Amino acid sequence: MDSTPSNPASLEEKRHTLAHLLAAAVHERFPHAKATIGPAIDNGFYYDFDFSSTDSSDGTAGHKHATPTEADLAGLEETMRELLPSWNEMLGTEVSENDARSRFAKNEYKLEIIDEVVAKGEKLTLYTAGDFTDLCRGGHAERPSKDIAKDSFVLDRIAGAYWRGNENKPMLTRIYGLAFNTKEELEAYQAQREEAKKRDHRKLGKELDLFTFSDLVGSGMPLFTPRGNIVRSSIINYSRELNNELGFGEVHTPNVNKGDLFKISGHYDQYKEGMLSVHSQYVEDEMFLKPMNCPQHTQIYASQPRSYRDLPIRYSDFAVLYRDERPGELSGLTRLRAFSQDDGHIFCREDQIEAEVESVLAAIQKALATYKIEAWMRLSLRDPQNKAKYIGEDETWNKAEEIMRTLLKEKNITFKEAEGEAAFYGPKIDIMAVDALGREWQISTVQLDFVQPSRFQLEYTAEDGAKKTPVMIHRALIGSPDRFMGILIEHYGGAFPAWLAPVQVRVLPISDKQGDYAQEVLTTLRAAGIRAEVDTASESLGKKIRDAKMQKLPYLLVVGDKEITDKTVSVESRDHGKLDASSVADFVTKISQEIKDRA
RNA sequence: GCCGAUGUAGCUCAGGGGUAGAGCAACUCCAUGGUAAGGAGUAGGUCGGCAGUUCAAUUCUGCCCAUCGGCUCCA
Repeated sequence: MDSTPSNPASLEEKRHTLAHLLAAAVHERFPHAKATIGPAIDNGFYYDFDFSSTDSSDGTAGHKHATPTEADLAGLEETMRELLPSWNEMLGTEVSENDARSRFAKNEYKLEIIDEVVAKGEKLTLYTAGDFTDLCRGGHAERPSKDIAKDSFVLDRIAGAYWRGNENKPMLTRIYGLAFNTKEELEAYQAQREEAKKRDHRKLGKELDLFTFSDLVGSGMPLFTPRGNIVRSSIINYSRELNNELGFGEVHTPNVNKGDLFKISGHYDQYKEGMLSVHSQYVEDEMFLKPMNCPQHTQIYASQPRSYRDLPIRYSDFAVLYRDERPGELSGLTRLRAFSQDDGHIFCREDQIEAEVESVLAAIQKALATYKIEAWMRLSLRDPQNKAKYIGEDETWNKAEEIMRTLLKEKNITFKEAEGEAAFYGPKIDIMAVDALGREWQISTVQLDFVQPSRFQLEYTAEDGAKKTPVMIHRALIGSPDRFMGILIEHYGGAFPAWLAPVQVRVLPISDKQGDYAQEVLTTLRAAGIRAEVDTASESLGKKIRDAKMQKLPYLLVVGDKEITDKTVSVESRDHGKLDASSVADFVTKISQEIKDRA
């Protein structure tokens, strides 16, 4: 232990210390709780407890509930604040295995940790502050009462979590806390979270009438309204345009497929649980709603003999896919049972991989720039400790991973490597988008696959007449249009740029008297292909403005007697405020350009 | 799927063993208005579903369904 406790504690050390403080508070109020693990996380800390124990010898708890609920958080927080002043020093002492075991004899979780520490040949240390001692490897604020401001943390929520993150192990109770250096930083974080809540796509999807769900249709099956479908299909059409530039040919394939297709591709073995089966009264084979497009695309490739001259062959597909996600995993548009992808597969020769991946990455960059979304790249590799999760030979994998890594390096693209994130058939370059609030989402992906082409016995005739196996590149530009729409709603806070906006212009007559002129303007706008509507309500202009602002419409055209006389419209821009009056024709020219530019 | 919470009018919510209430939205009327809510009135609900307890259940209990916060998973 460092004997000069003059170093200010880092935020991570404070958070870790607060996890201990939480455990101490829990022990006071719920003496039967078994503490397990409590680390610092990027907005605070958590600690996992097992409250299921019934062998609590002392009945001092006086608590009716064996397990705390949200209602207990305030009390626990209070206890933490009461204890904090007495935590003047947090000291570690090394102990023997036997000492450690006897101290935690009733806590099988700590015993398991002791086993691991011992197995690794590391030292066992106990840390004590106030009256509370925990098994821990260290990394705390050394003077908690001085280092930690009592108003810089708050208990946040309570949730279930599996011991060791393994769903076959016991479910523990996790208590999350938020913690920052100061009260101000904590409040700033909470305010930012409030802002995120306002932008929640599930909330905005309802308010802006973009999509809905129905118990009768089923969970995870989104119903897009006319407004929402404009956003969705605008996303798809843009991806389609980018695909065309890349030389893709769009295909159309059925939703129901024989199980054999997925047995050969390997998906049946890997994901049978995640596939929805369909039964036919005539066809005996087990059939499935397709969870992805790649196996079908192999069959289009295989429908003709292919020459090396034909390659690359590129197929794109926007089909709806179905995956039997577990109910607890569904969430708005970001996790669905029925969703599409802006999917594409490239069949090419090995010497074409680099150029193909490069052009796909360029298209992704272009799309991200259009959507004004920042992103970083992740090279997703196989987990070398768990090769059974993947199909294909070591040699193939090493080759594929090295091709991707070299390509990224040669293009001077910065990336992070992530083991265990690969697809079961090959490594991926995943594009991680960062939205307006700094949250990360995995969207696009480029995957190298040497496995499926050979399993489907795909081939082409090489220059020398020999039969060779093509390489398959799986790729998406923005991933899933449905999911991406959810991300975009939050990214823009519902204020879509004109090209994506369900309604681009609303005409607001000041009173009923200008109704005819408003209709005239509407007709002109619609003839120019602009998505426009008129607010015909018998309400004040103030009310109409308010309604339009709440709908976050890009442009409002106010028309009164003055505009009728001058043959103009008064333009109110969502992003630039009140603009000068202009002729309808001039406005049409301006907004049409903006839409065309996807500005 | 697991742990926990929630489900009341189109939306946001209040209420509570004796068949329900507000604001906004909707509809009607008045007002005809110049950049974020003009006024008045009307209508609207088997209180998520199915059972059970009870003289009586929207309220209590159980089981389902859905949603939310996490965990796990994500081809």
